[in-house]
Amino acid sequence: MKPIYLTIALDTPLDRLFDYRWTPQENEPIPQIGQLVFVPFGRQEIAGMIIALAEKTEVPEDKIKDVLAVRHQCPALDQRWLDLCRFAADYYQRPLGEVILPALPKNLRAAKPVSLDRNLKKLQQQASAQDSSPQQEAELNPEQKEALEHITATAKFAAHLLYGVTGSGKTEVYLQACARVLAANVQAQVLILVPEINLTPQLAGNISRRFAGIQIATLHSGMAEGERLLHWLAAHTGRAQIILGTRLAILASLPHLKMIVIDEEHDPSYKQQDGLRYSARDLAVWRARQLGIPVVLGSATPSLETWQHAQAGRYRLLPMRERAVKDAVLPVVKIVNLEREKPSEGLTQRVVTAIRQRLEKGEQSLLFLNRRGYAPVINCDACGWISNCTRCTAHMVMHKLDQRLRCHHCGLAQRIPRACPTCGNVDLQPLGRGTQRLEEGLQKIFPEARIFRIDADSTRLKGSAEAAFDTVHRGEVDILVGTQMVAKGHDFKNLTLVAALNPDSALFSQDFRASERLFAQLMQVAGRAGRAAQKEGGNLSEVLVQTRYPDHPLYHALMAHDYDRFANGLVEERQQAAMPPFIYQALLRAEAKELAIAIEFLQIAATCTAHPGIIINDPIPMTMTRVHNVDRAQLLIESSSRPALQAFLKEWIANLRGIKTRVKWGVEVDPMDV
DNA sequence: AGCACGCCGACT
DNA sequence: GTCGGCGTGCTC
Repeated sequence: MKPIYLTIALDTPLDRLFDYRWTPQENEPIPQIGQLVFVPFGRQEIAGMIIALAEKTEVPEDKIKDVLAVRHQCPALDQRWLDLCRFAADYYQRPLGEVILPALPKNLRAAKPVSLDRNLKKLQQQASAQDSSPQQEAELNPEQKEALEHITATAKFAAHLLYGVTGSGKTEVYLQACARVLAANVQAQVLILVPEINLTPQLAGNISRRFAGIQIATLHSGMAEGERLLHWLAAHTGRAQIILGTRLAILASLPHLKMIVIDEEHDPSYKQQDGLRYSARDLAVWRARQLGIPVVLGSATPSLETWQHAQAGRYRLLPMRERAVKDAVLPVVKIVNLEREKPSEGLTQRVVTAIRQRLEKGEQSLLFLNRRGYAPVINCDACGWISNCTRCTAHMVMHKLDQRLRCHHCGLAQRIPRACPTCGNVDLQPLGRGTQRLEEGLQKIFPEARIFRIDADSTRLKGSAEAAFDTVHRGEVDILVGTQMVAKGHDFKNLTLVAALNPDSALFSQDFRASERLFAQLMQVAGRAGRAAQKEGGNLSEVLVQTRYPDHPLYHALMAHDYDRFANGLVEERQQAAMPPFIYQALLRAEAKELAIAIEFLQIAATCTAHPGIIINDPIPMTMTRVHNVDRAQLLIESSSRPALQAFLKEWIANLRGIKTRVKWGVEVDPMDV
């Protein structure tokens, strides 16, 4: 019988599709676009996706190979999903196959379909959803009601910014909107994106309790491969109607998707930082527009991009200014001037006093210090030696428990030297303060208090972060010390004091987004206090910020709980300085053994072509030039026109591919840290 | 990116 | 004598 030629996308950096031959067999159905296949490629055998079918091919007969197998068991991916991948591939300047195949569970791409068959069977056996006992919905306040009405007013595309602080009841609005969408269409699917699933177990719990009769799938990177395939198939076949996931869930197959919710839309973890460097938030908005469905973005501190869209009327601003939790009030934010009050053990007298007041009432305090380890660096007073990493442009951090110096960038670890390696001086000093040293200092000041530290080091040692948070919830902790890990998700009911000990470094950072992030982080950590109503005779919820810059506008806005003004100020600054969101950016990054080689490559790239409307800046070494013995440099490309930038990049990258070089390079569109 | 082929240095 | 270093060439 006459063969059919299948155009296949493969996971390879070669930016083209590959034709394969498929000869009709008895009983085998004709392959379809969107089906998964297994093919020989070079000397390997790999998975691919059918993009097109044809009766002939341009490829010479001696080169073409036969498809090994078509995975008929797995229903074809639909055209909408393929279009989403196509858009992402074009927008982020990647080959189509490098978007499509990594978006599928690994076990689906395996050489043998055993896991696929097993999980399809498991899915069949799962009892179909029943027991739709209607769960009690919370009473909404007027703002919540209004937001809910707007979100569910139309089934067409609309982007909503649900703008409210911690405790304003955003979750309840998401859930009720979700319930309405599911009630309107028996097949409807809703996608809920969260920054990190492990840090928001409360939301997962809420959802499964509320939607007892609905099948829920979760998708995140921490899942075992088998489990991931099962949940992915549940979404792909339409059985799961609520899909809760992290950024990678935006690329899931969701044939009946009717609404998308993005919680904490400003969160940096929505940006993938390697491979396909996509923004899950941006793709979510695109996907909603493609499908003509609503998308809800929730945040107390929206990203400036989203804020600007709302100001311009492209997104609908749904403010939630009240706290929905009965009698809860916003915590009072106070600034502690470090120029006037000298700290001891990193703590000013005011913070010490505030902690003591909590201890007396049996309440909890949270000290936020975004720096793990004992001290960020050690030095020698005699000769000026400091503990630099030999592989990175970074200090080695002192860890006291195991008496080691550690590089937080490449993982290099060594014993703390007894004496200075250059001059032999035995008196090496720790400089600065990390969470371990803070914990030690606190123990001296409050010998009776139960002090507990939560950071990447403590949770690695003791197993899960979840267990650590439970200890705090059970009230077995008086003073909690933590890095940004403690800022997310968890509400501590008995916590009435939050102190940020040293947030200033972000104020004058090279990174223009640092202050935006700092505000979000402080706001989020402040939200851990005062979630519950004030107790009889208890302390008022209070947030203390130690700073050397008490008059900085960021802190003033924080005190006034006025993100509006702060964001509007930033927007104005960005507009005047022609920075995002008023300009579109892309980055060409280069890595080499030596900085000069990377820079040289970027210089060649910069002189490759001239283009109107495109600003090509000078190549510069990255702030942290060397990581793990690799030197890195970058070249910033800017344009006020997104289409112009897109067109330029496409042509430019095609030319760059022709340059013969040992440099490892790649392009990032809409970079978050420049 | 993988993977194999290919031609030169220090090891049992 | 071989194991293995990474240069370069190809993938329907």
